[in-house]
Amino acid sequence: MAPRNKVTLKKIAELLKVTPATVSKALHDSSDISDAMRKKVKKTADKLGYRPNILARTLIQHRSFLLGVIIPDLRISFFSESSRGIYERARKRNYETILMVHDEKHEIEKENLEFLSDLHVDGILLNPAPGKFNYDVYDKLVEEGIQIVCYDRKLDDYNFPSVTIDDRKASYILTCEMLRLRRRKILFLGPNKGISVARERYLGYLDALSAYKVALNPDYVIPSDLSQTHSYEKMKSALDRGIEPDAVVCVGALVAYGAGNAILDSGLSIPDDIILGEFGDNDINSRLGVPFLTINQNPYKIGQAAVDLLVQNIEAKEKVVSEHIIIETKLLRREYGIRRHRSV
Amino acid sequence: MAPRNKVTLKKIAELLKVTPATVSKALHDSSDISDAMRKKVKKTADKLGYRPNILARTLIQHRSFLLGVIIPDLRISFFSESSRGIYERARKRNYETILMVHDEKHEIEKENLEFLSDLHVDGILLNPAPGKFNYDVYDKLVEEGIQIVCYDRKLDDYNFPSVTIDDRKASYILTCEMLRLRRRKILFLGPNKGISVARERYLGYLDALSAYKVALNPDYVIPSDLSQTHSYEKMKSALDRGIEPDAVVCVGALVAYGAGNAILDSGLSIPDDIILGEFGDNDINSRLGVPFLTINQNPYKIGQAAVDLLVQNIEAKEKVVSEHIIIETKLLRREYGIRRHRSV
DNA sequence: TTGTATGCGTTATCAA
DNA sequence: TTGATAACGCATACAA
Repeated sequence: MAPRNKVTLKKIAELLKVTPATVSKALHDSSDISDAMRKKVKKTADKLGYRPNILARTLIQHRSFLLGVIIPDLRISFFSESSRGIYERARKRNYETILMVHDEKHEIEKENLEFLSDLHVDGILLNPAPGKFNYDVYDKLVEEGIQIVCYDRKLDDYNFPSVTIDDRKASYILTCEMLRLRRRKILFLGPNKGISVARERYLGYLDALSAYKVALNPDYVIPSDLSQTHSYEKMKSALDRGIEPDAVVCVGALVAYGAGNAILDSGLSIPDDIILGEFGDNDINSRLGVPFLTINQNPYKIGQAAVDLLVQNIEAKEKVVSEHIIIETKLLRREYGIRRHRSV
Repeated sequence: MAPRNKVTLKKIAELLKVTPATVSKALHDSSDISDAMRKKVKKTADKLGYRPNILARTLIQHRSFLLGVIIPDLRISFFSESSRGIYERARKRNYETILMVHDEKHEIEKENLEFLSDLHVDGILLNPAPGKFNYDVYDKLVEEGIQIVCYDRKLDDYNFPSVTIDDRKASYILTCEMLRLRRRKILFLGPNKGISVARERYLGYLDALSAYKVALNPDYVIPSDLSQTHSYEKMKSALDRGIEPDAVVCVGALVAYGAGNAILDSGLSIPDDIILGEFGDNDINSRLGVPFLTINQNPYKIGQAAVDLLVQNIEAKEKVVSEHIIIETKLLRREYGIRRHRSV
């Protein structure tokens, strides 16, 4: 393939009748270059629209100023919003971000991780897929010196720095609100083990039940994966076999969509027959739909904090900070009792 | 920063007591290498988990096997779905994809484009932001030899190959369906000039009106940008000042969400009072919400076709194919009259 | 204050 | 069939 027609240090150097080294130093404000030279170089670099070749720079500096971001799904509004926070904060700190989606599949997560390693990113903001499949890859990344920060989801067996909410507490608050609204047949839908958030949310659910002295009904704990279709099927079949909850705690956003669809398709109403609660998908409020109880996770803030933590670790000279930041949440009842959806 | 601890050609070479050149050739099945050598090299490369350094390879080959994908917004399901098609197809053809989001802002689109150029991607799948702001950047990319293919949206003044739907026809069909359902006060919400899709959809709207001999009411053409908030405000204020449509054609997915919210917040019902129609956001069907008329755009297929076209152009030895592929659409009325949303 | 030399990990062109 | 050498674009230690 033909070489890209780009301005290089060499071209600038030829133009100014100096060496590439001089140009490089001038552009980096190196102390041992004359002011006159510096200005002259910068001016022509500007004029020619010079942009340093990331590839070459990374090759020699072992430093790319690239951050990888791995998320499960684009359709979860938490991730679109946190991605924005990440992008903006990273740019401010002179990093570019590269977004990858694993679709809850560990094979794809592995591809993503390897690609980011191939690209020599300086760090990765990670939302792992469920399961303990990629430990060998994580180990390799650590060995390569790529910093990893988890956000939203954590990895059980690694002590990577993280930015999350207090899932157990949030789930407790959410379930308590349902109980306060006099619901007693509260169903828990989604994974309740494996992935950290799910486990924590399940514990919070149990906490709330026992706080209100409601006995746990095992029939009301319905495992499903994090996909919309699977959650739909699980919810639908539960309703079909006569399980009649008056509230549902959904572990994930797509779970909530699946459950909601199933409930409505069964001719039941939300929130009169069943109250739906979930974590962090603000779109369920801002988009069309039925009333929801939602835990607001501050995705934008989480994204920013995650970048700060990651960059801090990347740029740390000495030892690495392994902090676990908890972002405050808020229970929202937006749109409750405001909207009216007429029967068709 | 410390060098990454990675297996390189050199290390493999040292281990096998040959030169890096030999290893390189063996791994590339070069004709002038012995079978024995080839096998030996490949075996140890495998064992050590060797992965070629993309940066170094790109630097010398002027070829990265990277594709950039630029989209407006993650929350539009069309893009999450087409992105999946793009990713999968690209991988099959041995390319990696890098996703960038411009959020309908041309400044960010510019940053995205420049970053992709810096990374030396071989080609870009582009969904431009509205406006004619980045022509200088497009020119630069073309000059650098980076192939560009547009999908969904096209660029007016460039003849980049493209994969789109027939927006005018789709809009015609959508509007006709509203007319067939005996609606006559049909509002057009969104941009109707500037961006190509918007213009085409406006024309289709006009086509339908005149096919049904309905006079255009200028009050029913309400310009807004593509954001949810702006569309909400425009729709709300129209309703507040007494404009009473019985159907709304929304140019974009976020426009539809904004309009829908405004309508519901005004105490009106969908679809009894107002039918809502839009293009391509399948999530509005698959998620919770009110009934919608939707043009299905086959996002997955569009993504795949776009990759094929782009890669074809990248790998073309001779001259470049500038094709404009039209993907078929289908009008959907999913969920119509099925769901019941009780009043609260 | 500037220039020279070297290397990052590849590949490509020669020579052996 | 394999090895030596140069080059991609940049940065840095060292010499001038």
